[in-house]
Amino acid sequence: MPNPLLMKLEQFAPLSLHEQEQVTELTCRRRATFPPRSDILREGDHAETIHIVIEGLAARYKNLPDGSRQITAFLIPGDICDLEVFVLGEMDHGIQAISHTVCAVVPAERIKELLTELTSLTRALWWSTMTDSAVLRERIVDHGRRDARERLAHLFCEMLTRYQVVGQAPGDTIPFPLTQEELADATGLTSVHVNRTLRMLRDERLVEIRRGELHILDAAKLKQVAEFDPTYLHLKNGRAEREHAAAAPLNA
Amino acid sequence: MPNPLLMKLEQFAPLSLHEQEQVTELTCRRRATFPPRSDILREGDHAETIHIVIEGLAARYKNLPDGSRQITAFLIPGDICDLEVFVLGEMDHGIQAISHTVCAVVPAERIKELLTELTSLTRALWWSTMTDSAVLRERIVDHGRRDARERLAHLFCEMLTRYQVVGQAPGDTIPFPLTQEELADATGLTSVHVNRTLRMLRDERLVEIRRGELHILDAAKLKQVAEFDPTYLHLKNGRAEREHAAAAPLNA
DNA sequence: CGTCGGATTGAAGATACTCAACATGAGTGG
DNA sequence: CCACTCATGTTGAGTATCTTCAATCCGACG
Repeated sequence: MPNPLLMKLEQFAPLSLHEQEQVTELTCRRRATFPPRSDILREGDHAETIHIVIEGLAARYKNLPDGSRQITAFLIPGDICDLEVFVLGEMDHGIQAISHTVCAVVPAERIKELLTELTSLTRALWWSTMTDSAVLRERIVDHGRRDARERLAHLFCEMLTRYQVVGQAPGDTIPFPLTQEELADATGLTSVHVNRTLRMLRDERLVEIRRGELHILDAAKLKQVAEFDPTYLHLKNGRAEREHAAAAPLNA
Repeated sequence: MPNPLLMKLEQFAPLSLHEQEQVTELTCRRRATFPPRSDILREGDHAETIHIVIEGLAARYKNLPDGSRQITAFLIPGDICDLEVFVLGEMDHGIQAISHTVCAVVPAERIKELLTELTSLTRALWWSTMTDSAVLRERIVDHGRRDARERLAHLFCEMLTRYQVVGQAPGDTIPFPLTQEELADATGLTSVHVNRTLRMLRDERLVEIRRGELHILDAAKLKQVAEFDPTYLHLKNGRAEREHAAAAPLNA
């Protein structure tokens, strides 16, 4: 059986014989098997290992409060499950085996070796791309399992938080130069439907868009409508996190 | 005006004074401004610089053949536009300024310095996470701008290609142990609608699911239905790419 | 042979779309 | 300063896709 991770990585660039051995060693040392429908990783896990799918099929997924769920990605042989926990701290989603699945388990030390190679700056850039991915996954959940009102509310909450991170959200007001057409392109709706939904949110006194700015009138209520949980943004030290703690009764 | 990239990165971990200077230097050397609705980067670009949003708002987007488009992410101050081109080769999507936008432009040499720091293996891992992001973006397009039939067809095409990369798609047949319920969770539909749509595809003799396997009966036609363009998977050396070139008249 | 999860089908209803008209408001030129 | 224009926003009516709920079927497995 050829090594699927090796085959995959060689799509990118041919590896030297030494590197090939490195990969093989990485994936053959320790294995774990998971029966169908069992959890490989749960939301909140902060494992000291990483898992690479060798055989079988697994799915990344997020559960929603209403019981529905959204699968954001399928993991086939060669795919890495949880590279991000080493950078982001904890899993913001779960991974489940779909069929009988065999994973290579790479111990903490090996990963830490790789990470110490990196400078703080490279590591920070890596963190940045990984949070970007988390945002993309959340957008998939938006499109797959939330209706127009929730979707817009969620987008607004996310933008507010992100602007808070860079210190540009005074008084829960953020720059918002988007046309409704563009907002529709972002949310996967039509501009007509965005218009009607925006009107609902305005009538509820939740938000208001005026002169290129989005005024969030009732952040706590909006977060409730959106079922907004900022965990996926992986904030650690920032002002945004403190403001969430203060404003959102959801997290209590 | 505080440096937004600095503020963002410090969400991850406090940076030393030296690193702070490094970031500042990176973002202040060269700037470019973009008027509203102008392109910052176009699909297909393979720039020798990277762009970081300093002021304004920009959007990542993909255009579809039918003229619709899907915005996959908004870029606010501190966000990096195109870190991936250095690893993936070329942009698989465009970036447009929404408002008047100022970007820091970091020259090629600085990035190459960062990259040479990395071993081939770390670089390959980075490539892997970046293609994963590209797949997530494509899933957003699926959910936002394709109907059930196109969405399923597109997922099937993607899975086929990914299995080909790791050499596990003999005769256009791939493992497919998913229930329709799980397929629904992945596509953002209900299992009932997945069932009906699957029936359509079966009646058209495009695909067939039997005993945990997906048989793709007419790959060329399926790719046409899905408007499948494998560019976003960033294949370079692989068998999958050769098979695409042979099978898909779309690419001719 | 019975049971149970998953697949399939039908019918009714909701969310979101299309098409089309009309309003508003900023900017332009007479 | 007003009329005109053009892009954007707003609203209505009819329609389509997709959902919900419910019944039935099928096949694997004890």
